Amino acid sequence: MQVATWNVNSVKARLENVIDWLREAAPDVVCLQEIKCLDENFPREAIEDLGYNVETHGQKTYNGVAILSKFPVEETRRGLPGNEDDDQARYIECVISHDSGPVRVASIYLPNGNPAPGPKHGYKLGWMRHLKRHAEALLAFEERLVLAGDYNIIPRDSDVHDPAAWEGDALIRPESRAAFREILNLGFTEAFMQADGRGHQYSFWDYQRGAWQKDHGIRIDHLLLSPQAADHLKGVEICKSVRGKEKASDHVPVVGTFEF
DNA sequence: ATGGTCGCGTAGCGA
Repeated sequence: MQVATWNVNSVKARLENVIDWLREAAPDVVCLQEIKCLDENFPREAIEDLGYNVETHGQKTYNGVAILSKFPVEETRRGLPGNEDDDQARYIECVISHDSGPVRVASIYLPNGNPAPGPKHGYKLGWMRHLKRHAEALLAFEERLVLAGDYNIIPRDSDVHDPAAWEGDALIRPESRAAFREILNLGFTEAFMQADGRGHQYSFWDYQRGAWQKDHGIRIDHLLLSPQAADHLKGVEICKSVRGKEKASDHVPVVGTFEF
């Protein structure tokens, strides 16, 4: 089974790229972020025609997350528990009924947090506290669990072309990294860090300053695995070539392959 | 040293 995460930066502007990639990669489950549309405006039929069930948690103009699954979907949750007054659509979770049993999957669009320090960084750290609390509750189920998404966190200096150029940014600040480590240290495994032996790979290249052409990237799209999922991880692929297509998103898909 | 790019929605914000 494959579980992918991809920040598409508007599903409507990206529909052709999304359809092309789903056809050629054909992952079982796909977590999308920044769909940037209301649920009723999501291009549901085009995705269903490729064999996916579609669950969305959208909003107008900004944010919005979705889960696509070739297997039946149950128990969908929208938003983090205890965070009901948050008006930003950044979390959707469901249980996938795979042939081998249930797999719980979440699609996460963690706040960017810039400029930092400031209220936006405060919102990011607060949001991460809510995520940590819920992640801890989910781990107690001892299920196969994948928390996939755009975390807007550069975990290590090897995950950025030039750490000095990012100093002070909300994606790399010590408080941001510490909050991410707190979640990991509940008992999660970040899939790329476990699977990778090849040094740096990136999942995002800014549209500005020729970042893609110069390979000035960062790795901020992650798959956090419960022990029951991590034990069966076979590998991770970061689909770099997707960034070179016409009308590409600034993020590329990250795909975890499991032996279930 | 400065400005560079997208998407949304039609000005200026968010990333």
